[in-house]
Formats: sequence, C-alpha cells, structure tokens
Amino acid sequence: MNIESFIKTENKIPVRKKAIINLLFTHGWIMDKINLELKNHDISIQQFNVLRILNGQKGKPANLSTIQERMVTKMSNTTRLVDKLIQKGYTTRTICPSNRRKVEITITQKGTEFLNIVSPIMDDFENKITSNLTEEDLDQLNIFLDQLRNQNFNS
Amino acid sequence: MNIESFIKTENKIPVRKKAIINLLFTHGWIMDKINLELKNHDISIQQFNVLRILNGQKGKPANLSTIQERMVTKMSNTTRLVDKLIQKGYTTRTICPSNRRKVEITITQKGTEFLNIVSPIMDDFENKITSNLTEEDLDQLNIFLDQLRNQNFNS
DNA sequence: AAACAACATTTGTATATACAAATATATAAT
DNA sequence: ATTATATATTTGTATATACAAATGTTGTTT
Repeated sequence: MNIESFIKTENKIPVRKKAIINLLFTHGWIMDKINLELKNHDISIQQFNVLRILNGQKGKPANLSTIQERMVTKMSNTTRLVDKLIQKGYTTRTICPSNRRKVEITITQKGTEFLNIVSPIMDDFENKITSNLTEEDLDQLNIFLDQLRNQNFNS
Repeated sequence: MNIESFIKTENKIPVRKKAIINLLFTHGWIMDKINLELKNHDISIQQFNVLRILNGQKGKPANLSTIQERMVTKMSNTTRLVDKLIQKGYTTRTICPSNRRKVEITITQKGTEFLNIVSPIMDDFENKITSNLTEEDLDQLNIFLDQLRNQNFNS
C-alpha cells in the first residue's frame, strides 16, 4: 500500500511533501514493529541502541556525550537511558579520572550477554523488514537519506 | 555527512541494518527541524497533521478513527490531540447523529485560517529540506519506502 | 426483550521525551 | 589567586506517547 492510499486526499501531493510524509509515516510503521519485537525482552529501542554503541567500543568506555552524538535523543534523556541500563545491570557509570566533569559508561558482562541474545533477533528482523528491496536498492536508499541530511540548514 | 560517520564503528555494517538505522536517524533529524519551525506557531507536528487531514475533508467532518488511520499515533492519543485543537479553537467535536458511538471532528474557520498561515511555511520547509534531491530521486525514494512497508509482516 | 459480543471512543496511568535551569569541574582572563 | 567563561552532565518539570481498562452504544443471539 503506497503512501497516497493512506493520506487519501483528492488533490495531488507534490513529491517533496510526499517524501517527507512518507519518511515520517514509514518511521512510525517500523517503530511499531521494532517495539513489538523488543517488548519481549523488556528493553526500548533507545536503550538497545545505547548498548549497541557501547558494544562497538570494544571494551573501551564511552563518555555520555559520545553516546549522545550518535543518537537522536537529547543529552538529559541519554542520562536517564543510562540510568535504566544501570538498573538492569547492563552498564556501569564512573566519573572520568582525567576530567571529573565527564562520565565513563561501560557495558557489563551481563549487558554483553543480553546483546548476544537480542542482536541476532534484531538482525533477523532487519533482514525481514527490508526483504522487499535488493541490496542495490538499499544502497541507493542510504545515499538518498545521506544526501537529504547533507545540508547547511540555517533557519 | 553519511550515516556511517555518525555510527563510527570499525566493523562494516550490513546494508540492511544500515538502511534501518539511517531511516530512524533521518527521521530524528527531520523532526528536530520541523519542531523548531512549528514551535513559533505553538503547535506540534501531530496536531498540525490532524488539521491537514481535516482540511483535506473539504468541509466534511471526519470520525476519530478516520483521522487515526491516516496517522501513526494510537487511538487514545488521537483523542487528546483533538482535545488540544479544540482548546485552541481550531476544531469542533460533536457526537455523530447516525451512530452515537462515533464522533465527528470538523475544522473551524479559525483552524482554516491558521492552516493558511502555517501551511506555506511548512511547504517552503519541505522544499528546502529536500532540495538536495531531484524530483526523480524523490519519486524513487517514495517507491522504496512504499515497497518497504508493503509486506505481509506476521511476527 | 435480555444477555452477550462487537465497536468507537475516552480515561487512567506509567514511561518517554523536550526544554530550561542547576550543578560541578575545568580553562581562560584580569 | 580570583573571577569569569566554557564544558559535561544532571535535575526539575511539562508535554507526549503507549498500553490497559473503562464507558457508552450498536448489533446479534437465544
């Protein structure tokens, strides 16, 4: 079902407007599915993303600001995401010795084990959700999205 | 800046995973900009979307479920979105005479006037945000997104 | 017609997010 | 050295969203 079938307006939608609506709509669609998948494992997509970022550090801790840069959430909420992960025993937080303003977040053994269980599930999910498109299509989609964001946007 | 520059992981990300991350990331990027734009007019994107849907009705009222179908939000929150719009005087809500379970939402004169001011601003915004891509690119992007959602997704 | 199921919406509530202000530390300027 | 400024994170709070249960109405079964 294409995006126009949802919007159901008589007048033709300009392609630029349609693309934005389509992006936001598809995001919502994907999020619904992802949340459904992750709910079984009692974790939110944002918490999962933090764990993935920490795992990518290969043992090295990450500062809060480093985590924040790689996500689309605000600083203050990144703090609280980490709070949740600490509660679950998946990460630790210590004050950075070289700069006591900073904070070092590290994934724990338990966090790594959790990721090892959930990551394959998410991988399958991601493969399934994109199965209608070829790898070439997806390469092109990635290029489009990168281009979209690649703007000196001053307003 | 492409998506891999943000994620900054040493190991190569599979294109299917990258596409999903890119979509979610781009969504966040766009939302930040849209909210910045709409904040001046004291309205949220979701409220704005409801107004757009109602405006597309050409005077005819819309049931709550009709609005909900065309959006990515839950029923219960659609009720509250309409609450907000009523508070602002942009819509009315009356019980449907033919089926008293249903409810009829209509855009008011004030709501229409508001849309007439804000819609052109959003149009400009949407043109600007997509200006790095040609219309052909965007057609293709829309096709990809439609295909992505076009699945018998049973899990 | 009474009882029950289905439908459309609303309410309650817990969690998530956005925005502003506060805290604590480090760096720079006088 | 003291004051001011910048940096990194946290806290407070209002708004938004998700999920489950409740309400009121209609349609269906016995």
